[in-house]
Amino acid sequence: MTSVDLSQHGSLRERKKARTRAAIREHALRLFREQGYADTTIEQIAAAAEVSPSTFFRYFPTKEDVVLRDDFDDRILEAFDRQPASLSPIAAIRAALREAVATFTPAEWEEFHQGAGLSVTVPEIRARTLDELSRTIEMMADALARRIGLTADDLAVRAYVGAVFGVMMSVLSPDALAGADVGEQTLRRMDEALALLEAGLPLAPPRGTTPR
Amino acid sequence: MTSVDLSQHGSLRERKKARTRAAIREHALRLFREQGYADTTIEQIAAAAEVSPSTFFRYFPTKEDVVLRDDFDDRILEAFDRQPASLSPIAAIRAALREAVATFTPAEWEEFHQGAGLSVTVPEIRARTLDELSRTIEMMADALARRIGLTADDLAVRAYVGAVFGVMMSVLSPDALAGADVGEQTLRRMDEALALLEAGLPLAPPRGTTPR
DNA sequence: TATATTATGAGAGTAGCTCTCATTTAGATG
DNA sequence: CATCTAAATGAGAGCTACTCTCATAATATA
Repeated sequence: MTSVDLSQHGSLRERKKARTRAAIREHALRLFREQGYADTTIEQIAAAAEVSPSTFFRYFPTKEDVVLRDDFDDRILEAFDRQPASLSPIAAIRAALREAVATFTPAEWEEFHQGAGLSVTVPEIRARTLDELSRTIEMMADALARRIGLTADDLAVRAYVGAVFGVMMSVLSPDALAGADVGEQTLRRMDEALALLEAGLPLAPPRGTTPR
Repeated sequence: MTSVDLSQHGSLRERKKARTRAAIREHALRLFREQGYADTTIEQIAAAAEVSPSTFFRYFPTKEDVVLRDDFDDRILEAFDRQPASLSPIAAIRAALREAVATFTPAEWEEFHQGAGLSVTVPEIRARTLDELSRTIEMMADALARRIGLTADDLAVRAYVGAVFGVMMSVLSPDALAGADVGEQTLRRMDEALALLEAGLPLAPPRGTTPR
């Protein structure tokens, strides 16, 4: 009670927990890759990570959650808040994306890579990913509203942020990614797509026919 | 084999199936409303609809699917294809949405109403709804590409459709809808948000100018 | 009426997920 | 160092969504 709170980072307990969590995730992703998501049971994952099934659920509430990148959104939002006010919102978001990605360690990048593949492939995970995305939109709406001095429930703000994420998602849609290679190229295309949004989504119609 | 195919609509079998399907859905929605989604079991639904649990799964692959409006997307896409080429893509989408909604019978509307509530309230259903939406957008990308003479994998097309998707999605987020009347209001806000997108996503509307 | 088709029900089995309780392990205290 | 406390784990029981198989009943066709 009177003791110093060691539990934050350096303590043995915390380090062990982190290692266990990482182990579960790594083995899970490996098994998913090797035998598919549906054909991999929690029991197998637990066995591979040398924990009990009970422990699996203590670290991840559902099987899907093993795949979901938890902290990526936070990093983007932080980076977004750091951008100078002189940038347009979309420019700030593009910069934030770049910065957030730059903080990835190779291991994290690999994880992200695999996760993105599953987010496109496995229906349940895709659905969850979208749901998470919706939460991120919510937070980004807050950040944007703060930035430009409107309220977060303003429809214009919501629509704006929604469009940004929709554009980002459009690059990730299943048809766009035939090969499993969700990597740098995807991010580049994401950036391009955001540039298009900033330019007002020109559709470049066939010559002569200008829609509207 | 040589006989006329009666199985389409008028046959006794088909009528019975339609009635059973409707009964299951109605009782399910009622029970969800009365005791909540999670606290309602398939067994209860089956019992209420006077079928066996096996039969439930023959009509609906998962519990979530009872809530999902299945044919709504098709109606939207059909309506979209019917729109005159003179309309801008977003205008066409908005018109298609309106037309599709207009084809609702009162019973369907009531169903949609309840479903919309659950789509916002229950996480699993919300996730599935977004996933369905994403599928719709994929098909919309095809339709749009056809409409303006580009290919569906064109980045501009994808970004455009993605923005539409994101904007619609932003309206569906839980925080945006505290109140009860999810049905009409949601659609109205969705339409407003699309109008904003069409106007280039103005973030600070000129004073006095309330967008639509 | 006889026969082929299709819908249904019963029941067994799998796996995700929750909860409880006993056991172990790390950290704090004397 | 011994002890006490609190947290982490494991074991196991239980619920429910979902799948599969097979027998039976209902409907269509001849």
